[in-house]
Amino acid sequence: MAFGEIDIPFFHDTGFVRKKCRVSDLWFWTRDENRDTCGDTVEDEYTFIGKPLIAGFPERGNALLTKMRETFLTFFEEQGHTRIQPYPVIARWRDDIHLTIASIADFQPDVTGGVIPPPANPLTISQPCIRLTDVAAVGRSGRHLTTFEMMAHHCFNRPKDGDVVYWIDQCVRLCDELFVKRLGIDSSLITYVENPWSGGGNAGPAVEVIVGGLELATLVFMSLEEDPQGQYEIKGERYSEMDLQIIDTGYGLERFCWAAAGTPTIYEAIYPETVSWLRESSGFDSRLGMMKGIDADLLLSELSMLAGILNIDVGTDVSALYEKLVERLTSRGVDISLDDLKSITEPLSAIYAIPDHLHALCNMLGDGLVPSNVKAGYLARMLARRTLKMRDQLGIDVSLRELGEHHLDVNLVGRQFTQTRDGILTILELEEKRYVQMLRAGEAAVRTALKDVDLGAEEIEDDILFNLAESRGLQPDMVVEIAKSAGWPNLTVRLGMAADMAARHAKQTKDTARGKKTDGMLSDGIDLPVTSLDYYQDTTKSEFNAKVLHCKPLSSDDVGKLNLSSEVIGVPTHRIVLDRTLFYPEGGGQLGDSGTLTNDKAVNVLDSRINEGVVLHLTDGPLEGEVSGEINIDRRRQLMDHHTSVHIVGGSARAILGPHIWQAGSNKGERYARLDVTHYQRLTRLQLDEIEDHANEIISQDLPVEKLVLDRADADAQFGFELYQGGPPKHQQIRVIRIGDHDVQACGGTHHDKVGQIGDIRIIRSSAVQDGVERLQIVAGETGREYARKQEAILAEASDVLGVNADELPTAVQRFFDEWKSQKKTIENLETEIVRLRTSGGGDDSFEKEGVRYVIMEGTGDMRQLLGMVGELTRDQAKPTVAILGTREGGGKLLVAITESCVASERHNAVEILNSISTHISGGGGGKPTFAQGGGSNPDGLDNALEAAKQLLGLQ
RNA sequence: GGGCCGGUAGAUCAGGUGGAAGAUCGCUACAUUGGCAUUGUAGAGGCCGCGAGUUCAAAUCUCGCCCGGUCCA
Repeated sequence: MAFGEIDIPFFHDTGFVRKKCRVSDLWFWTRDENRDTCGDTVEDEYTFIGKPLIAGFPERGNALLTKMRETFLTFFEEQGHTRIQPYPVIARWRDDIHLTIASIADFQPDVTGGVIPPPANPLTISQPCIRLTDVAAVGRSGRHLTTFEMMAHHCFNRPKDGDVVYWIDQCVRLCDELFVKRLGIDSSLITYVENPWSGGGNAGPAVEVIVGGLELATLVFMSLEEDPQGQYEIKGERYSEMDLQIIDTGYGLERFCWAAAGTPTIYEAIYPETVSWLRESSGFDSRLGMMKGIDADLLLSELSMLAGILNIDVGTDVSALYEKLVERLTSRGVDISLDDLKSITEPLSAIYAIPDHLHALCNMLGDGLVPSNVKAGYLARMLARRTLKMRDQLGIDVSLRELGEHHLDVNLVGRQFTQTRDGILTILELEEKRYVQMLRAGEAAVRTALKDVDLGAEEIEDDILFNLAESRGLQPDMVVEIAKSAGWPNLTVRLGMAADMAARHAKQTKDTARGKKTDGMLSDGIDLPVTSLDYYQDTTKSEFNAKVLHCKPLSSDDVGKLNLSSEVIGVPTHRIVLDRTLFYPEGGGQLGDSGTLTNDKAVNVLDSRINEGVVLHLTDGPLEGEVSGEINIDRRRQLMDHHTSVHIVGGSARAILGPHIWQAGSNKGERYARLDVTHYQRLTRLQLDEIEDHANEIISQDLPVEKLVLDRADADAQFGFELYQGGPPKHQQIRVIRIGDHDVQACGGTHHDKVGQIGDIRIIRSSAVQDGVERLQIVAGETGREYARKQEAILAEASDVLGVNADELPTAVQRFFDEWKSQKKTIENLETEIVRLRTSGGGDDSFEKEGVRYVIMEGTGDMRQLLGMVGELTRDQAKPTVAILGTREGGGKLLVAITESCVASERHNAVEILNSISTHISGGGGGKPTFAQGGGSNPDGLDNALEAAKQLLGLQ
């Protein structure tokens, strides 16, 4: 039997036949001898619209989903499966994906990799998932969703150990029993399509289960893993059998509901209240009713049956699809113009997509996600903006907050979130504010970008559109819309623009992927035993004895790769590996220890690193044999002060600000520590004070710091995903640091045994790392006291300069600043007065020759003043003047100005005059024919320069 | 994590090939009207984000920092 073929007793026992699909060429099993398509092809239209496949589910919306989910889970519980609570939609236990995209994602990579046991075996679950790859098709296709629940039954078999729960045959039997016996689906309508699956480094045979043109489930029999020497080849990759055999199933809860409801689209089955609310409030129904000669019901049902066949991708030009749609509708007796069709489908797709997007958004925010311009937070922002844009297209007067409230009340009743209801709604409100502000700023940006574009233009240059999209977030259609109301009525978006934009992004992504950087580890062929990490036993111990196992000089290239912290003093020349150590190697944001290693001579340990369990001591010299080591205990104590403080502050921030506070990164050095937390707003000093007070309150309670070493599964079960503040776990056993009920997280760092040992905590300031992430700068213990002393010194020095007490510094500075401003103003006024006085009279500096006045003189002020003077002198066109002014300030300056459009400007060129005299002050300059200025470095030559000007102009 | 754009008057934004800091709204005073809206005239209001560099000369060019925006993974 070839790979991917499914031939099981069940099919033969129950009268199935195996056939090849006429359209897709795939093999499938069916009880219907006359069937010649597999069921999921362009020729298989939905058969269940208006004729439900599943009976006994009259409910709609949330009630329908709840009942269907319960039916499924109960069925599999009855078949010996353990029900597992769903995981969050934000996949915090993984670093390769942001969102939970399938039920199996809960168990990757460690359970599926055989590293840790599953929570139950077999198990059943209904896992909320979010997939944004088809976001463009949501609302248009009638079946696409960004959020769905994947119901599943999983089991994990180890055939080599004789531990098998069930495999293909039993899996398909269970599925079929659910469909036929429990849900009452007509058995002749079900097809099982053989279609092997691969992804994420695994593969296996699989069947898709199709009913009535709709794929209701996929059953994957994961049994292969990527292996260059493997015997199986699938889609160009080679695979071999793995020890674990995994049943990975996915049943689309929403699709079951749709099949039970038989509504025109999936959205009416699961979000009926929202769809009718939006239809009503946007005036869609009344507009539809006004269309003459069109049977609205017929149109909508035909539309949904056809829509399932059309594929809409990001960057697809929808217009071509529209023409096809009109063609098909016409052939079915619905006579409609393209414009009329668009005027129905465009608002309709928004009405359908809004509840879907809200569902994804509420789920994401509910899991404590903070919208941002990076990572998963960006996905939330994108969904919020798509929703707002669609709302604006519909022209309904509802805020995003209100939409969210409606969704929580109607479609998410009874759902438990970690984020509070108020937290979710506050974030939605802020997102709308940001969106509105972006649009407002966008209007000015569009006007500026288009100012050189002809008002009658029909197209905008691609570069302008790309630029606006990438730097301002204004998509081409939005730009055109704004431009239309701003005075460019004929603009349209060029055909194919969307596709080009997508291609451009793809190229940029590819380009950036190419420039990858190396990490700071030295991983060249070290084959040494794992170092005994003695620092965990007693964090206050500072001396130890050990044996040198390895000592190697470092090249300058190696040192460069290390990416040394600014706290490291000196440049390491060697790396030394010992059999045991007290030196804490850099990890978890805590910097490495420093100290000394000694036998007959001593070397300094400048920094410590760890690689595959081997600690590298970076030293300023070589050493062999038995050594005694001593760490810099003062520095270590400070690092522990800071590390334990960071945990405390993290817990306090969560207590004060809310459950969305998540560690986004941290760094603990000797001089300061910083903690990056996710939050949706900039923090005020008042909030920092609150957090600081809360943290110091924890210290005053002198809670114990528990250090536990637990198995992954146990730790997960006991503490949940909050453990992984510092990122997904990398080992089977994890070390958990727990400070009473205040904070618990997985951490490999060194900590005090009691929080009281820290002394106290100061949060110096906060800054924005990126949108949605605030950086808190923390000092604790001795460093905290030093910091306070330094601040006082700065204050003392500053107040000393002004001769006031430190308390009076703010008012004194304010007074000086105000005085400085008003004096500047006074000087300006006086200068104007000087200009007026000096230019009003004739005097020795003025010469008349052939109807032109020449003023050649030295000024006393700076360039500003000269500029004022020449302006005064040359402004009057009735008085043709050539003014040549100089000053000794700043190395000597010269200014030549000539009254515009008169005999003087015809006769002389200011630049030429300037260039011929500026040599006297050793300088240069330039300008316009009527206005030139320059300067030099020889102020004493100013007299000569002015003399030369007189000679040049023949005035002497 | 990578890229792009921006920071100029109280607000919104021009100016950007280096060569005298601008517009609109708002503010103040005066005038107009019985009063207000309106209108007119005059005026105040700028560390051109901060710090270096290049230059005779920087809001403008270069680098670093701070702050904001945005796109992609």
